[in-house]
Amino acid sequence: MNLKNTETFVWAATLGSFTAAAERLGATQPAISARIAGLEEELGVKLFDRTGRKMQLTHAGLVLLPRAERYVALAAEIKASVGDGNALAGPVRLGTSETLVHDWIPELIRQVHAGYPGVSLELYVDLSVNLREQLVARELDIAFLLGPVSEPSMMNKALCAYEMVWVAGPAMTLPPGRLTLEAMAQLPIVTFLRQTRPHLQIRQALSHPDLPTPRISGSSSVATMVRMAEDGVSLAAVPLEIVRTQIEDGRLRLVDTDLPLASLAFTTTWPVSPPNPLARLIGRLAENAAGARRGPAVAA
Amino acid sequence: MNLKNTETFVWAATLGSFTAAAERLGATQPAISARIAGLEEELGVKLFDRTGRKMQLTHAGLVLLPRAERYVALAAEIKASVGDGNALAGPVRLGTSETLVHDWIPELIRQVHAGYPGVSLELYVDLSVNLREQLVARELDIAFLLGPVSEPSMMNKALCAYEMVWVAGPAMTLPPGRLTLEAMAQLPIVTFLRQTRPHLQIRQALSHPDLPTPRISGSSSVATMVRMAEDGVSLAAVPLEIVRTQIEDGRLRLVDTDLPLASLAFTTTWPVSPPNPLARLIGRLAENAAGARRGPAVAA
DNA sequence: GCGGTTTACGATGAACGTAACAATA
DNA sequence: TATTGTTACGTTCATCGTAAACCGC
Repeated sequence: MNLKNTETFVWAATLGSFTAAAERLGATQPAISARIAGLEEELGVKLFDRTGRKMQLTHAGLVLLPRAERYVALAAEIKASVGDGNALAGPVRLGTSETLVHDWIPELIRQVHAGYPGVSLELYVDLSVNLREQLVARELDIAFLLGPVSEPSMMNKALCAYEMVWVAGPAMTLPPGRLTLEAMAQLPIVTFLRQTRPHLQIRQALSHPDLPTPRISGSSSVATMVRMAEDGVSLAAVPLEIVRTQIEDGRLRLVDTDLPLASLAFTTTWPVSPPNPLARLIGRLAENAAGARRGPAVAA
Repeated sequence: MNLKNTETFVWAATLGSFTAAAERLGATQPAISARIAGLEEELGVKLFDRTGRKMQLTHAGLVLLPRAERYVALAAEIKASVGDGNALAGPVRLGTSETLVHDWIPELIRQVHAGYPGVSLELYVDLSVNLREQLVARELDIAFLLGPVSEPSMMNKALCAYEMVWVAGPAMTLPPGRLTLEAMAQLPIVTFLRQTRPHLQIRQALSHPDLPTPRISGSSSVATMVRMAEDGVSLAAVPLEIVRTQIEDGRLRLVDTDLPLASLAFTTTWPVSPPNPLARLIGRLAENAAGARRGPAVAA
C-alpha cells in the first residue's frame, strides 16, 4: 500500500485518464502507468478496464476508490497533526477573484509561506465563472469566488462579504443630492467585467426603455476601475473595502444613488473528491485572514 | 508516509526497543533505525527520546502512535476488501493448546493455505500459561488457549468448549458401577500437565486426608494420554471430542465417576496493540473451523 | 565491558524519464 | 492519423545488510 501509488490511483480514477493524472501529479505518463500497475499487482486485481477509448474503473477499482481516499486523507491528517510545517508540502493551485487580492490575499500568502514553507501556492486570478470551470475540471484545488457553486462534486463555505458602493473622483461634476437612475444612465460607469454579478445588476437596473442607453464599461482590474474613478472619467461601482483609503484621503468620494448594489458574497469552494488536505488547510487559513480583515457586517 | 516505516514505528513503540522490533519484523537493527529516522525526517519531529537507557516516545511519538495504528489497519482493510488472497501476506505466529491440534487446527491450516497463500502460519503448541506469557511479550500474534487472559492489553473471544470425560481401555479392571473418589484415588490417572486446569481440578478433588495419595501423571501430549488409556495403564481425563473415534470402535470406554470435570473453554486471545489484521483474520477463520466441528454444547 | 543505537559503505532493487511501440476510434 | 496506454532501457535514488564506531549504564 504505497501512498504515492494510492494517491495516483485516486487522481487517475477521478480524472478518468492516466495522461491527465500525470499532468496533475507532475510526472510522466509511463510513471503513472507503472504506479497503477504496481498497485494492481500488489492487490492482485485489475483496477481499470483499459479496453475501449476511455478508462473505466473495474468493480475492484470502485471498491478501492473511497478507501484510497480515506487512506490519503489519513496520511495527510497525520502529517498535519504530528509533523511540523514542512511535513505538509506540495503545490496548491488556488483560484481567486481579483477583489480579494486587493484585500487579504497577500496576508494569506504571507501566512502560508511562514507557517508551511513546503507548500507552494500557485495563484490564479480570474473571474468567478472561469474559476468555477477550472474547479470542475480539477485544474484548481480550491478557489475563492462569488459563490456558491451548485455542483454536487463541490463544497462551498461562506468566506466574506463586501459592501458595494458608488464612488467618484473629486473632479467629477455630479448633480446635487442623490443620483437618480436617469442621471446615472447619462454618466459613464465602470465596474467589473460583463460576466460578473455587479455588472449584470447595474445593466439590468439601467436597461429601461425610458432611460438612455447606459454606458457601462467593464474592467478586469480593480486598480484600473479605481484609477478611472479617481481621474473623474467614470462613476465606479466597487467594494467599499477596496477604496477605503482613497475615500479617507479624499481621492474618491462616496456617491449616494437610487441604485443600491448587492454586496459581494464570496465563498471558499473546493472539490469534494479527490480530498485535498493541503487545499483544506489553505481554506481554513483564508477564513482567518478574511475574518481578521473583514470590514463591518453588511446586509446582502 | 511510507507504510513500512509506519508499521515499524508501531512495533518499535509497542516493544520499546529497536532491536526487538527488528527481530519481530525480520530485519536488522540498523534497518529499523533507518526507517524510524526516515519517518522522523519526513515529519520533521523526533519520535523517540534516545537519551537514557531505554527508548521513550516523545510527545510527537505519543500523538503519532494511535494514528499510525489506524493507518496500518486501514492499509490491511484495503488489502482484505479489495485485493485477492495474495494481497494479505506475511507470517502469523499462532499459539495453540495441543487439544485443538487434535481437532480442527489442521482444517484451519488447510483453509488458510487455500484461501490466503501469502500467509505463512507459524504454529507454536504449548500450554496456555506459556502461551499467555508469549502473547504478553508479543512473541505471538494470536493464540487459542484456556482463557480468558485478564490483561488490559489483550482481547479475548470465546472460541469453543470441550466436554471432559473419564476414559479407560478395555483391559483395565474397574469396580462395578460409578467410580467413587476413593476408588479413583487408588488408580493411576493421566491427564494434562500440572499447570493445566483439569490437572489442578483433579488434584484438588483427590487431595483429601481421608483418601490415599493419588497418582496423577501429566502429559504434554494428548496422543500419549490416549495411548496410556488404551493400553490399560491409566484412567485418563481427556476431552470427549478427542477420543470420540476410539470410543466408537471400542478402543476406549467412557467411565462414570463421582468426579465430573469442568469442560475446557477455549478463547481466541490477541494483543489489542499493535493491531494485527492478519491475526484477526486467522481468528475469524478459527471461529468457523471450530464452530463447524464443535461437538454438542456442554455445560461449564 | 555490555546491551543497544548510530554511522559508514557497498550491493541490490525500485522508480523515473526518454524513446519506441501498440491499440483504439 | 491522432490520441492514449504499454514496453524497453539506462540512470538515479532509496533501502538493506555487514561491519565498525559510539554511548550510557
